[in-house]
Amino acid sequence: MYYKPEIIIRIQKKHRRKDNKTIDTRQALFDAVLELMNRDKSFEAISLREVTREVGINPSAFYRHFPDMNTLGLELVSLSFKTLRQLLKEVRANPVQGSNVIRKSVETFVTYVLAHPRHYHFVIRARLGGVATIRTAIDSELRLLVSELSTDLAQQLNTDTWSTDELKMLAGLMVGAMTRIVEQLLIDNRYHQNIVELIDLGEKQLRLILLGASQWRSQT
Amino acid sequence: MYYKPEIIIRIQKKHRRKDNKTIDTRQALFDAVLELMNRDKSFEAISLREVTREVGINPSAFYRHFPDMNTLGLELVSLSFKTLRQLLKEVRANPVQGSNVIRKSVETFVTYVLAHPRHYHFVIRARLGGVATIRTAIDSELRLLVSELSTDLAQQLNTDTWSTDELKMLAGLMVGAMTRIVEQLLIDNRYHQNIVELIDLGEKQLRLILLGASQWRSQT
DNA sequence: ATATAATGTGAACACTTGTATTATAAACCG
DNA sequence: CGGTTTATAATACAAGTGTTCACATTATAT
Repeated sequence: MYYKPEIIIRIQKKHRRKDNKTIDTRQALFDAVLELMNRDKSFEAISLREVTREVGINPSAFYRHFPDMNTLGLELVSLSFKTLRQLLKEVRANPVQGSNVIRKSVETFVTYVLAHPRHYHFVIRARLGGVATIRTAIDSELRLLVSELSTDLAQQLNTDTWSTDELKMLAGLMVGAMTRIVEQLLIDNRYHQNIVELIDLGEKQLRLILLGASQWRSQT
Repeated sequence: MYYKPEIIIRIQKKHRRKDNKTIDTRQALFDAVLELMNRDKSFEAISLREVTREVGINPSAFYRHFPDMNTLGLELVSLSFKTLRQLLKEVRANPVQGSNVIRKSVETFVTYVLAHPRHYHFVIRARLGGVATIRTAIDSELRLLVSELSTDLAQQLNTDTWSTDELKMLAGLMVGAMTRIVEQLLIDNRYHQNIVELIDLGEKQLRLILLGASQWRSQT
């Protein structure tokens, strides 16, 4: 009898693409979906065949990597948030110093989003899209983000005047404002809002929110 | 030669639905799309045939009312915003009086949204959906809303400390917060957030924003 | 009552879709 | 090397799609 390892190491096939670069097919499938969404398709409207066509493989080969489009989408969600979580980790490790903290934070955030535009484009679009499982996955990731941010805020604010619910309320407001900025940054930027203007906008909104927070008094 | 009237009065056919209520087919098509979106489909993923099936007419009959799904969607956008615009008109005519202005405003807004849930469900979903024309239509409606709100705010705030851009920034923050509330109200309300909690949340967020606004000083 | 315009039907078209089966080719391991 | 696993291809099928066309029905107005 042979020893059967519990952990199966997934060996990934290489596949040759149009541009002659070899790439993991699995990764290529992710990229294809992101690319198709970037061409103005909602995730739900992307067919399995379209994806494989984009990658350049046979439709049936798709099933070697994912049972269906839905699970691909779910993996794409956790993949996208993994990178964001890492950014926040780094920021927490090296807190922004000096004056203009808000400005600098918004700047690093925006440049980060612009470094991974497809992932955030996907998240923002799928957040309210037609596939319930993906929607809820994104939603719980965002809720996690709000929770983390509210514990961070708890250390900065007076816990006498701030209940945990109110901290979440504040964090939600901040995350919401930043989400808006990302939306304007990545979708239909036809109003010629340049990046600097958007950073300006985000900075001012955050500043106003934090100004309100500094004056906050809990009213039953 | 006959007199050709410039204004063509559209005579609408009655159509019998499952529930035996007669209804304009055109209206029935709108309703069918809203209903299908309510069953967790993004607009882009709804087929013309599905819609006609829902209404109970032949697919080809669709073309008697709309040239394609896209224009139906665009009409649905202006239809949805027409009702919202009316609410705001009424509010402006009869401003909320007395104490707790913010609370009352949020309450009337929420009850209003709950009175037309399908329309706002559609708007919120299609805002970031896959069809570019619809997306931009919704976006410009929202921008109009922000502009209107910022002129309203201009009358309440000191114009020395508030530039028009900053007024829009503030209005955008408020509209954004309310949009969030509607999203949580109409989509996947699986966290059992009841309506009162959501009104509470919205009220606090608006209060915090306005608190910040009252302290605002423009920083170049 | 009858002509006219507005709405609806039914069948057909050329495509696209997801998935299953069977076969081929490539990578891996002993 | 040879054998086994894994990835991909080829082909097929039933079901669904948008759109068109010729025709039938219904409503309205003269």
